[in-house]
Amino acid sequence: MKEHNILNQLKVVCSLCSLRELCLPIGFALEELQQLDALTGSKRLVRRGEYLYRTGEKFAAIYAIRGGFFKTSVLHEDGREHVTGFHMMGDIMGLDAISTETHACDAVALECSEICEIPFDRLSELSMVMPVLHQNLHRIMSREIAFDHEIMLMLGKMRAEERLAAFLLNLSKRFSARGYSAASFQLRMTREEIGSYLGLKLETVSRAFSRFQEEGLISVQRKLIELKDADGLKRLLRV
Amino acid sequence: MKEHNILNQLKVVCSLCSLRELCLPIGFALEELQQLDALTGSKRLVRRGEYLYRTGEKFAAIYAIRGGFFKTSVLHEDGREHVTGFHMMGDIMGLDAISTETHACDAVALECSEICEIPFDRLSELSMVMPVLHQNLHRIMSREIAFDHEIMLMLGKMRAEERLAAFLLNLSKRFSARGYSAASFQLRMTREEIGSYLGLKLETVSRAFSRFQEEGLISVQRKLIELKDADGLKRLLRV
DNA sequence: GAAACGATTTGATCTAAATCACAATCCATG
DNA sequence: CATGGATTGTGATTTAGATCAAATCGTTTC
Repeated sequence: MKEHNILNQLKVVCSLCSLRELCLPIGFALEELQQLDALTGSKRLVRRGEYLYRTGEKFAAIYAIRGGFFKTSVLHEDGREHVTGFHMMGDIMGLDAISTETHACDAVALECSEICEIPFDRLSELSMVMPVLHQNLHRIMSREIAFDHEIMLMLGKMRAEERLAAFLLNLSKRFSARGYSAASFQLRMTREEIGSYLGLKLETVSRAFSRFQEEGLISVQRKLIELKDADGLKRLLRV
Repeated sequence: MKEHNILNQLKVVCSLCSLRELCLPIGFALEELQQLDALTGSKRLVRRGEYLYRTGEKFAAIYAIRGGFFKTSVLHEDGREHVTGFHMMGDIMGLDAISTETHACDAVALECSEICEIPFDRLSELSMVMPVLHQNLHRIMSREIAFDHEIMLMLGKMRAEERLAAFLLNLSKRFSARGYSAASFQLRMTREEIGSYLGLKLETVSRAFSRFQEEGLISVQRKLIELKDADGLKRLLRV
C-alpha cells in the first residue's frame, strides 16, 4: 500500500524533473509532456483570478504547472505590490517558501490553470533515495537564483524599452521551448502587471509597445503580440 | 581513511549549517562561530580585489565566508555591470552556479577575506546520508530566492532614499546578527558599488547620505556609518 | 612629503519616465 | 445586448534621478 503510494509519487516526480528540462534551450519536450499528462498525481484546477497560495500561509507543497499561466507577487507593508514572476507550463512555484515554511509571495492564476501539487516532505524523503531527483531539485532552485540575478540587472540598469524588449524575448523563448510559436503569442497579463514586473508604469509599457510597432519590430493588437524582427529587439539590448 | 575524511567533511558542513542560522533574527551565534574557527576544512585566503571565481568558470564548489567581505556581480554583454549582492561572514556564495555547472557571476573580495571551500559533489554525497544537511541546503537556497524577491521589489518600486534606507537597515541587521554593533559600522564598498546594487548613480547615493545626515538619521564620515535613528529610517520605508 | 590617483561631495542642468488627464475600446455580467 | 467597469492608448506636464562639472579629501607611491 505504502509502497505503491511512494512509487506513484516517484512517477510524478520523475516527470516533473524531465518536464523542467523544458527551460533549457534544447527542445526534446513533447514526449515528456505526454508522460506528465499520463501521471496520476494530485492535480488541481485553479481558475482565473484564484490564488494558488498567499503570503503568510503555511508551506506544505511546491507546485508544478501542468498548464495555464500564473503571476507571483510580493506585497510591501504600505500596500505596494511588485510582480516577481510569470510562470507557465513546466515551471515550479513555491520554492521561496522552504526556508521559512511560510509562503513569502502570492500566486494568482492569470488564466484557468492546472497544477500538480507535490507535498514537500514527501519530495524530500524521495530525494534522499533518488540522487537524480535530489540533483534536479538543486538545479531548479539554482536556476531560479541565477534568473533572479538577471532580472535584478534588468531592473537596476536597463532603460524602459530595453526592459520590455528583454521581457518579450524571454517570453518568446519560453513559449518556443514549450512547442508554441516563438513569433506570435497571447499575453496573459495586463500592461499594469507587465509594468509592475519591469519596474515601470503601465503608460510607459503601452508607449513602448507603440514605439516598437512604429519601428516595425513587433505588431501589437491588445494582448496579441507578433515578433516581426526579433534580431532588432535583441539589438536594443546591446545599447 | 575514507571514513575519517567523510567525518571531517561532516564537521565542516555541520558548522556551515549552524553558522548560516546567523541570518535568522535570533542571535545565538558566537559559539557557532568558534566551532567554525576550530574546524579544519580547506580554507583559503582571498586578498582585497582578488576574484574568488569569475563568470564562465567551471563550478566545482560552494564557498562559506569565514571572515571578510565580498561582492558578487553580473556582467552584461555591453559591459554594464550590476552588483547582485554583498556577502559577509557565514554567507554562502556560488549557489547560482549549480544549475549550469558554470559560474554565472563574479565574486570579488572587498577586503582581505577567508573562505571555506566546499566541494559540491562531496556536499551532495553527504547530504544524501545526512537529512539535516539536505534540509539546510534547501533552506539556504530558498532563503536566497526569497531575499532576491525583496530586492526586486526594492529595485522596481522604491525611490532612491527608500532604497538606501533599506540597504542600511539590512546591513545593520546582518552585522548585529554576527555580534557586531548594529548602530555603527564600516562600509566595505564604494558609493559606486552601493549605487550599482541599488540601481542608482554614485552621486545619488552620496546625496542621499548627506540628506540622511542633515535630518539626523545617520552620521557619515566617508565609510564609517552610524545609525542615529533607526526608527526614522524604517519610517522612510513605509511612505 | 610631493605627486598622482581614486573616492567623495556638491552644484547646475538635462532627460526619461512618472504623473495627470481623458478618450477609446474591450469584455463581463445581469 | 446593453451597461459599467476595467483596460489600453496618447497627449501635456512634472519630477526624480541622471548627467556634466568641479572642488575637496584620502591614500598610495615614489
